[in-house]
Amino acid sequence: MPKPTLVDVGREAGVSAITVSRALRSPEKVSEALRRKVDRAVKKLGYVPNQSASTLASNKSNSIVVMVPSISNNVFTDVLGGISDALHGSRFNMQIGYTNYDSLEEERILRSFLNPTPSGVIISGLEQTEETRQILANAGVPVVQIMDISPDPIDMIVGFSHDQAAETATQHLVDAGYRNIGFIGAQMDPRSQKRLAGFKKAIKANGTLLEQSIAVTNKPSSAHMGAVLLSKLTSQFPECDAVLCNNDDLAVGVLFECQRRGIKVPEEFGICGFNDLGISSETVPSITSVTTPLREIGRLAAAMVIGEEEESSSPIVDLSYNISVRESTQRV
Amino acid sequence: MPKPTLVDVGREAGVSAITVSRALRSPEKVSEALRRKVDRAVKKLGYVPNQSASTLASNKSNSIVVMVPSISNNVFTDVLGGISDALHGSRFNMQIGYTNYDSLEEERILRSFLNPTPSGVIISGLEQTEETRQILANAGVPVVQIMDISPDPIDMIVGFSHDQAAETATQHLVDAGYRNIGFIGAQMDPRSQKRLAGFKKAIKANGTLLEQSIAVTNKPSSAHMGAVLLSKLTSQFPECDAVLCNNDDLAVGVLFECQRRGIKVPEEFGICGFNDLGISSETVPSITSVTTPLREIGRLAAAMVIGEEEESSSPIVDLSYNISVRESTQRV
DNA sequence: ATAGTAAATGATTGCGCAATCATTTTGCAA
DNA sequence: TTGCAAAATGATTGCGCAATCATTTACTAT
Repeated sequence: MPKPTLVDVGREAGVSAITVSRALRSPEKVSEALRRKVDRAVKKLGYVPNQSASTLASNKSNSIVVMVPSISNNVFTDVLGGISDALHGSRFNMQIGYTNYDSLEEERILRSFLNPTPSGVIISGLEQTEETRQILANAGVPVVQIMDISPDPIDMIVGFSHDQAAETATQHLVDAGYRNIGFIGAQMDPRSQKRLAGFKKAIKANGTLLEQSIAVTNKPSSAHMGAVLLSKLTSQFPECDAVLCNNDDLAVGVLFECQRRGIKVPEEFGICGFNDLGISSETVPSITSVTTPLREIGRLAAAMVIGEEEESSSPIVDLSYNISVRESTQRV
Repeated sequence: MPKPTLVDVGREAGVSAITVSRALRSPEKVSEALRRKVDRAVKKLGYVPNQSASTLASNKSNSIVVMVPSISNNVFTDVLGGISDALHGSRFNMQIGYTNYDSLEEERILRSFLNPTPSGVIISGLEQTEETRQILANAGVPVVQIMDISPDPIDMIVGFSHDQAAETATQHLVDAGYRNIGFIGAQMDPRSQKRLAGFKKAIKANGTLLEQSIAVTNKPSSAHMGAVLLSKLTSQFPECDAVLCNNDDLAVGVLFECQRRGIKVPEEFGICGFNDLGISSETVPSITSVTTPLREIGRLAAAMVIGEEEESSSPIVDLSYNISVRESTQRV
């Protein structure tokens, strides 16, 4: 038995194929009675729409394009999980593009993903090329930028302020009594740069910013890199007594390196991570971290892009963050 | 300027549209001269095939369907990374289905993904329903089962023996001098069950298997769960002096719990993890783990499914594993 | 040279759906 | 009731490609 088509459903329901199409795609435009008849026929025949035909005829796909820098970064797997949750059960599916932190690559991939026109686009960060912004603005589809926050989104945006989060976290280290605070960062993308900026701002507000208090790399973030960067930091800034890390895996690596060297955390050295990726609450001592709403960003972005959010809600959503204070910054 | 179609390319190259189609899809069936003409025209016009039209006309898509139990598990993100690598630059794209460790759900999703027929299927594990095996066997597309190994695959298989890996790891603990070895496992899917079976086999080969030496749960694996299960294990099996963990995050959690309790690793307690997820080499002490070829499984499965592997190679590929001995099992 | 065959290329058609425009039915005011 | 607008439904067409079958060209053996 071949798969039923709209024509089959129409025959079963006693109406024309195009009417069935309409009943399914814009139920509000047809009569109540028709809707019921069609629904019954669809169920009886087990009709499933052919997406290729639909896409070909309308030049519009049911995909939500999601552009993220990397798959291996836990930050994005959390966000993707949120999107996946929100899309589950809807007629939309997710098409993922990995830009590898390269906005030209991003533009290239996006161009290829924009044909046929997807139903929506979710894209990480604010650093699209001007071309990309143009393309997206003119594509005629909902676009949600995620992760960061800005008063001037392409269309909609959901994220939080990385500067503020880092500033608050740094202030927390100051308040905890640390006096020579360093910054450790890997994968220094623009959001990481903002975290660094927030760090600098908080340090300056409390005294003097030292050049040598910063150790960063563009290589990927990992526990191993945390250890490497701590070594770099302590050699250039020996009096350092606390660090703010760019990401939790760095923080974990820093803790391990401290253990290796016999440096007592938090008494001699304070550690604060970022993103609260799950392990930081388990280490001994547990690590203070900036809890960020990763999954919720994904969930909400997906809801916004498929138009499931309240009409009234703003196109700019700042989900904020939270400092989860743990043992690694609590001198007794 | 509308997107160029096969007709446009044909006009440019001075041949018919269908000939262009053939030149692109089966270049070996056309003359050298034609191939060059068509390539030139394609480049000049910037022709990009319309996948929807292709799929609709042939009822066959360019997708490789990938069925995995979960996205949040690092094990599968590694495998997916390998698949993604191997597919990069090819004409195939990846369509991911999450089964949530449920073979009925798997069957349901697979049915929906099998229309239109994909170019290939990569599916985790051996525990498909009989229905699923039938559907896949009859789909007329390459199917690669991954993760596990079996003499009787649906079509092809690439993985390693979980029983043997666990057996070897357990024997390592025995050889390291531990005498009361326990097993900690979360997310007890069939591969985890096999690891447990391998553990039991090795224990029996060296003495007596004690019921209380096993602490498992069906909940997801995490560092926190490692701590919870260690508590359970030590309360039911106080003389326990080493554990084999199902997965590295459990092992990490076990180490932290030992640190909290002041249990010395490896002197008083040995720990061996599984999958070598990157963090185990960084902890203090570093954790011995079973290094498994996750990324390579993905890479190879993708190559096999798109027919890029040597014709000569076997449809059954056992990639084996390796015990990475670290501090957590080295009593001095 | 010529038949016979294989290789190369072409013409037609339909995949299943939605855009567009056309037609019918319904509701309702006067 | 009639007329008319609005709502509901229908007919036709083409999206871009590949399957199928048809035709032309090139090549080989004798």
